Amino acid sequence: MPELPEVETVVRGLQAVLPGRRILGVRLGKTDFIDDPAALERELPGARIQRVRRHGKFLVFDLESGEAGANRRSVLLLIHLGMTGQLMTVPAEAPAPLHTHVFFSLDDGRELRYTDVRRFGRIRIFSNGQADVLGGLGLDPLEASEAEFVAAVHARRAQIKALLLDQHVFRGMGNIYTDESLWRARVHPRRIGANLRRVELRRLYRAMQDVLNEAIRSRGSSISDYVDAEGQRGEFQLKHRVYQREGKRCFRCKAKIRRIIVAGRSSYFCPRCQRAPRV
DNA sequence: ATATGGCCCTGGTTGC
DNA sequence: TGCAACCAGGGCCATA
Repeated sequence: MPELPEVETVVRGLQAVLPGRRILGVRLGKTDFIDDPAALERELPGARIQRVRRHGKFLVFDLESGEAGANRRSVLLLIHLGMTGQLMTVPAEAPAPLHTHVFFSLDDGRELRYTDVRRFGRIRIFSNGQADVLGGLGLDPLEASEAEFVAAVHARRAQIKALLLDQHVFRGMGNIYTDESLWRARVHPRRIGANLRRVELRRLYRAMQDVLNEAIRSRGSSISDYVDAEGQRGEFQLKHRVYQREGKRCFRCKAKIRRIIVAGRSSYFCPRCQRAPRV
């Protein structure tokens, strides 16, 4: 579910209420999606939340652990929402929905809860202050300059859809926003990165940033599971132009939207606006 | 380097 | 109504 705009929305919601809060305790349900469950129970009680930020599709919690004094350490808590992960703060006495597997009790009577039907999400903790996984990720699509974007795409012979989805190239893009960006830029998902022309790269760069920024403004896309940190659905699904619109008319040219598999994922495009590469 | 398919899991939808 | 097949905002791994 959650791509950059959804994660950004959740991060903003949590950053507004969590900094300064202390974690009192951790309760766990199923733990097969947690790298080291015991480490959570060991490191988190007593830790104070400094900041919540986004890195690609990861939520990063900067924590200060240990008593104010000698043995205080900075701890990083990483949460990836996978397809169906939800993070919400609620009053501690609120009933927990099905598939809620992590409960962080806070010092203000509330709880931060992680719910994930499919458990494709991941939770990792780093008590040494640095998280290796974050270093391997590619450019943030919203921070990259046009020159950086062009350089990252132009050097590659992979299909543009695969490049946009590859977190080692661009961190945060997912299936929805990749298709929406390609449609806006009028670029077929199977085009080879290195074969894109300058004008196409420029259009794609702008389309990608526009789509992501508009989606953030709409608080993300809610297809089925996604809700923000307050449990509210997003609204950008109302503005999708191709995603899951197979057989419907293109908003630009009225041709019928098609669905094909690219990079192993359903890919929606307009066969008239987005010309297929010659094979 | 790039592409493909299986796998991880649960649940909703579609079609027979 | 039942039931199987297919699909889903992600990502990792093995294989070619």
